[in-house]
Amino acid sequence: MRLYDTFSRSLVELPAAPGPVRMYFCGPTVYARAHIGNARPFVVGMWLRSWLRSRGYDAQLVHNITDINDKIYEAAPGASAGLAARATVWYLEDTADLGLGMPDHLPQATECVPQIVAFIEELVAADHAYASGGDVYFRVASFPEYGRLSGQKPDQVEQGEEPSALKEDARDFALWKANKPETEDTWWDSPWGRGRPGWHIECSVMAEEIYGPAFEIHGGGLDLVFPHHENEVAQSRALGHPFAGIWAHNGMLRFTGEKMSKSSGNVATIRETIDEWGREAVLVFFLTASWRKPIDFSPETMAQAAARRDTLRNAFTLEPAAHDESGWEAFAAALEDDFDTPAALAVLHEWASTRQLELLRRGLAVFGLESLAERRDAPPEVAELARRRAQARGARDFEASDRLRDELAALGWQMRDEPGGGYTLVHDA
RNA sequence: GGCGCCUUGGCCGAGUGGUUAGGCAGAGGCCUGCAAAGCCUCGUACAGCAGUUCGAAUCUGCUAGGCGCCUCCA
Repeated sequence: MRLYDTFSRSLVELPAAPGPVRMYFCGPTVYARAHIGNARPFVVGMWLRSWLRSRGYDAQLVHNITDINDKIYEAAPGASAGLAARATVWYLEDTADLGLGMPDHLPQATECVPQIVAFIEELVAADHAYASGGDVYFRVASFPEYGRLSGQKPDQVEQGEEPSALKEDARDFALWKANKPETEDTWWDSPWGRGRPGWHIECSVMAEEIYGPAFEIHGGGLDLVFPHHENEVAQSRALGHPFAGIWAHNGMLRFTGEKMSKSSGNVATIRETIDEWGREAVLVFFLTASWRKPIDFSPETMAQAAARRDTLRNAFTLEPAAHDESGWEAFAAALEDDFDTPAALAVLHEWASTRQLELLRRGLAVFGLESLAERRDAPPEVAELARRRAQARGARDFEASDRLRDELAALGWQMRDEPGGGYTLVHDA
C-alpha cells in the first residue's frame, strides 16, 4: 500500500501489515453546521481505516474537534462555549449519518489545555518559544527546517496585517494568546496569565496525546498545509519528536466550479446534502474523484453520483454469476496504489455488469455502501398493492394496473415485471 | 511577489510512448400491454504551438486558461 506524501512529494510505501497505521486527520472548527467540503477528510480517513483493516492492518483514526478558535468567539459573542458544544454535536450527528462509523478518538481542544500548556513550557524551556506580553510565540528562526513541508520560503511569505510588536520576527506564530476580555468569553490559566492556546499547538498536542511523539499518517485539507501543518511540524520536531511519517492532504471541494467557503455563505452543509441526495449518493460522489484532486460539487455531479448508485444497487436484483475470487485483485491493486477510488469504482461497475455480486458487495462494504446490496422486504400494504396489480395485469386491466403502479411509486417502491407474471419490488433509496 | 497543482469526448473521470478504461447523459434496437430494470449497437477525445521520436494524448520547451496556499477556511 502506498500513499502520496506531501512532505517528500512522492509515493511512500506503508509498513507491512499489521502496521500499526496510526492516522490523525484534522477536523473542523465547530462554530456552524459543517459544510459538505468538511466531510471529505472525514470520509477519506474513515475509508482508509476501513481498507487498511480489511488488509490486516491495525489501523486507527483520530479526528479532532477544534473547539477553541477565533471563529467561535466571532460567531457567538459572549456565548462561545455553548455554540462550540452545540456545533460539536451537529458535527458528530452529521458525520455519523454518513454511515461509516466513527473515528477511534475525537479529542477536543478544550479537554487538552493542561497538556498544551505543558507542551508550550517545553518549547519555551528549549528556547524554541518565548513569552511576550501574555502571549507565547514560536521562534521560527530556531527551527531551520521551517518551510520544508509546504515549500514556502519564510522570507517570501506575504505579510498581511502589520506584524505584531510582540513578535521577535514577523514569521513567528502564536502558541498561546492572552485573553482579550472584550471579545473572548473563555480562558484558561497558564504560567503566562489567562489566555487560550493557538490553533496549531492544539493539533500537535492532541495527536501526540493519543499516539505519542510518532505516528504514521497525518491528514487534512490541502488548504492546511501552510501554515497549520507547517507549524505543527515545527512545534513537534523542534522538541525532537518525529511526528507524522506521511502527510496526506485531500483536494478541495469546489462548489459550482469555485471553492466553497463559509465566508461566501450559501454553501451546502453535510446535513442538507445527505437529506437531499441520501448518504449513499454522497459517498459515491466522493468515490468518483481521486482523494488528492479537487472535486466539483454541483447538482449535476450529485445527480450523476445518484445515477451510479442506482446502477450499482440494481445489480443486486439480478441473478449472480458464478463467483470468481480472482477479480478481487484488480480492486485491491487500485486501492493499494495511492487509494485510487475512481479506478476501484470502475471495478465495482465491472462487477455489477458481470454479476460478480459477492465481490461487489464486499467492495461496496469497504466504502460503507453495503446497504446497496440489501433488499428491503416490502411492508404488508406495499405487498398487497403489488398483489392487486399483478392480478389486474393478469386480467389485462392495464388502467388499474398502471394506477396501482403509480401508487406504489408514490410509496417509494418500484415494481419490476418479469416474464411469466412474476415481479420484483425494489425500494428506491 | 513566493510555493504548488491542474487542463482528456455533452458531463464526471482513469490511463499509457505504438493496443477499446469505466460511469452518467444521449441515439437506435431487443424485451414489455406500456414502462422500469437488463441486454445489444453507436462517440475515435486528450487546451494551443514548437520540438524529441519510426511513432506522443503519454517526454521536453513555450503560450493560454483554471485552481489552492501565503499565519489561524477541511
